[in-house]
Amino acid sequence: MPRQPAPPRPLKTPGSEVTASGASVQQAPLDPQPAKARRARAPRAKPNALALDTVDSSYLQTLMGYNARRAALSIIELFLERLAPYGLKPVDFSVMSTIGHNPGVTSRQLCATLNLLPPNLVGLIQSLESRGLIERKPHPHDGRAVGLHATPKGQALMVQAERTATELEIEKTAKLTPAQRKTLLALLQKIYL
Amino acid sequence: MPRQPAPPRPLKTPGSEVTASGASVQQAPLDPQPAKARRARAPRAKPNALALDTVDSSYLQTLMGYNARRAALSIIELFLERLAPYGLKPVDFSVMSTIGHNPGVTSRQLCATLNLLPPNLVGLIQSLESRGLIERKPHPHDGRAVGLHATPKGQALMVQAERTATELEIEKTAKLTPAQRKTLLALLQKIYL
DNA sequence: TATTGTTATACTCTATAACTATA
DNA sequence: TATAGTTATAGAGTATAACAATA
Repeated sequence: MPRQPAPPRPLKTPGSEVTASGASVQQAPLDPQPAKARRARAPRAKPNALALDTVDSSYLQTLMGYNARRAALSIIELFLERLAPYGLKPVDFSVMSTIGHNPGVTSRQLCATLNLLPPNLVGLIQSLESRGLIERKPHPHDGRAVGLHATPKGQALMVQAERTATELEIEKTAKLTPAQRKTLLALLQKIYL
Repeated sequence: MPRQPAPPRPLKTPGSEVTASGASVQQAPLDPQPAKARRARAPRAKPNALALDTVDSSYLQTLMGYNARRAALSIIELFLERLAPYGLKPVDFSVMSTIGHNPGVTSRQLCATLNLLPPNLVGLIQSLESRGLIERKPHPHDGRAVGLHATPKGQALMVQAERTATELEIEKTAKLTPAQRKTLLALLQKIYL
């Protein structure tokens, strides 16, 4: 989440000329704006004569990794601001939320679910515990494991935090219709799940 | 891109029950699989009785930031492997690609376009230059600025690197139809552009 | 005065190896 | 032997402040 000094973004807004054809399900309209003078997208463009004012990043914009990362960072930037009052960063939030919705979950399960590494979770858990947001209870079946539970204080915090997160996300995706938002979530999950 | 020791991922594949309605454009089908017994998505679910085996992350899956980040990391993980032979990490790749497509682009422009901070670009540029992949030439109009150009060696490298990146991306998005892929790119850009 | 590029530096995030205690 | 949790630590990534040269 790099906060820039104050750089004007010369990124051009593409006319998002996107169609699709398929089988069984209806879809969301992708171009609410009246299709503005659509510049031909260069599939293998020849370089800019000389990059004097505008910068062409049309190739990078064809890459899912690039677009997903840029979108994620854009959202996370606002997330950090809005969730700072709760003392929660994205990973803290994910961990607290998962514990809240899965009482007794173990560190091992958290790592697998959220794709974290065990050593990096240790300090995080200790911090949440020392803040009184979670409790560690012995695991019923496995003597090695420890069950994690949100305290009433932690639960109350997360009700607010999740509400804030959801609101912020709706703001950040304001250019999307609810249908498009739903579509986007489902398509992203097809990549990483 | 956290590489796990070898954890079985208890993440459940959602039935991606996604519909959409809208106005002017056709869309891609979101559910190629024969709609499998669809579990009710909990909008504000009550916690798992006890997280013994499976972990419920349905709330996080409603967050764009979470999904975008997970998808991005999933792609970047493979990106790192496949682009390692070229000595390029994601940011190096973005910078080289942008220079290649925009001869004479300045550091300042790169920062604005790729959302990087100037101090972090310095070492990166120096590294690319010392590898003989780019050249720095005086800017025609501005004595302070330096124009960046890809050398023939750098150009040749990037032809291969971009081909590799595009291939890897198609692999990672194999569960998506071309139409869905196009849709996804356009929707992501609506968030960060 | 404002901007480009740079240095130095601090802070955070992520990754690896190795240990312990339980199974 | 394998796994859950932990420790210590290294490395990469990202951030801020301040400076010189040019506009």
